[in-house]
Amino acid sequence: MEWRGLVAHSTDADALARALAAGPVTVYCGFDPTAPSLHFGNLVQLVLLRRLQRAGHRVICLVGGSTGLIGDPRPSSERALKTKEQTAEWVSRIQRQIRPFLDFDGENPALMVNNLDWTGPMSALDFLRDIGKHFRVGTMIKKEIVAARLAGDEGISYAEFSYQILQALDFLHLYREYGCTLQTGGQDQWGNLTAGVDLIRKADGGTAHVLVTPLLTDSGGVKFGKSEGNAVWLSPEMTSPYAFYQYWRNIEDASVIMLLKVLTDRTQDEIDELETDLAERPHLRSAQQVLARDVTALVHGDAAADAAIAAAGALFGRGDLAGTDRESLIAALSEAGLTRVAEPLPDIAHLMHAAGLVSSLSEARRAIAEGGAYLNNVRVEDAELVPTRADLLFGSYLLLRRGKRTVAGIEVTSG
RNA sequence: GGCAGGUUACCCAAGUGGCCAAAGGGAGCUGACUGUAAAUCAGCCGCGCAAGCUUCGGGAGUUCGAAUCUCUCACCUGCCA
Repeated sequence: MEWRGLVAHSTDADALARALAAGPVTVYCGFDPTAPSLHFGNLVQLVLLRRLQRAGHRVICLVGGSTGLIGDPRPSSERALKTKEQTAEWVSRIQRQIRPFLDFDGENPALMVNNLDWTGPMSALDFLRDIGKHFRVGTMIKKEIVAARLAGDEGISYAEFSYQILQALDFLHLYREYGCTLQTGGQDQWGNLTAGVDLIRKADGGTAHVLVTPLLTDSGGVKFGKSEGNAVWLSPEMTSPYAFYQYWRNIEDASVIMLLKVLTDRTQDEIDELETDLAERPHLRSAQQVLARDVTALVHGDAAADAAIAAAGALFGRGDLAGTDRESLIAALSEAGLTRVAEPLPDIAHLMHAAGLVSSLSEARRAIAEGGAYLNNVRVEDAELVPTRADLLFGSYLLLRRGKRTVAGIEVTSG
């Protein structure tokens, strides 16, 4: 795991390594429902849990029905509270999303828990007496994230300040209930995770461990998982498998090997080979292709990955769409995102807007003026150009592209 | 509860009555160069074809005219109680 770069820090590395080697350990990782879908950062955790489960350890996934109601303090600003209904809805969505990554049946089934089950019934007084009493404010305000917020203009609410206690309480509960002695998370969670270790020691005199994964950033130090300013979501409704595949396919050379190690099951030999290939034949982008294929298959399944690859093959490179057969073209366009538009057709600017390639007509016209708009792989220079019947591929399809790689399909329906 | 300071576009941040759709930086988008990479250079970066319209925490005012002045509400920060 260290070779893969999955370990940034851990508490007492030697003791943890001994424990992991000695036999099955019960490990947990929490996912807070701050959005309707998991994203890149969660993917790293899921992959880690998957590896641990395969190594024979017992895995618990916690979806934070209660912690999600409070919100983990962010460095920038206080979170807006979500309603209980919304949070509950997101909890169930996220639980469904996690399931395929782990084995919940089998001989060593993973467990799915929700911390609302044990924090919900707890009274504020019990919370303060049984849990709060173990926490020193001096320690709490020294946590990096809290200190940063206190130092900034924004300050921090009591609710978010207490988040670390809630999370520590989860660890204690799982320690008592399931003998859970390891919690994993992203590096930015270090403070929250160690709060749990401290609580277990103080409350029960127990020993537990924490293992955090590094924050993955590109060569410019920017966190991965953003595409055109939007997060790369694991939900196919929020980031299509095609867009997902393309995101990985476009990873810069400097990061692709690191991501292969972290996210895929490729062996060291395979990755070494890809690294050599990347150095010698960079234009082939074989490392990126392997990464994109593996990660897309992991998240969306083999079929979706194959479809995304086929779509990419049809839409890129050759440029001559006539050479593509009807079935592949339709599949590729569907994969890229197909929008139905009824005749009579509007001009190209409206079409781009309808297809979601631009967020406004102004932006569409701008893109066209900049020379960044293409119809059927031919650059468009006139925003008012209206496609004619002759432009329709196979009688009813149009391929729109913005820039080099953002494509969308239009299906023209009569009437 | 009192006093002081703050709230500007995705983020940071100028702007203290007209020349402000609002400086600068970052992010982002497009083009060139490439390898669907990085770096670099150039352009763009509220909405609208345009006339123009809507923005500077919310609301109400003053003024020919407000991001800029007044009142008020909300939130943040600091000091005092």
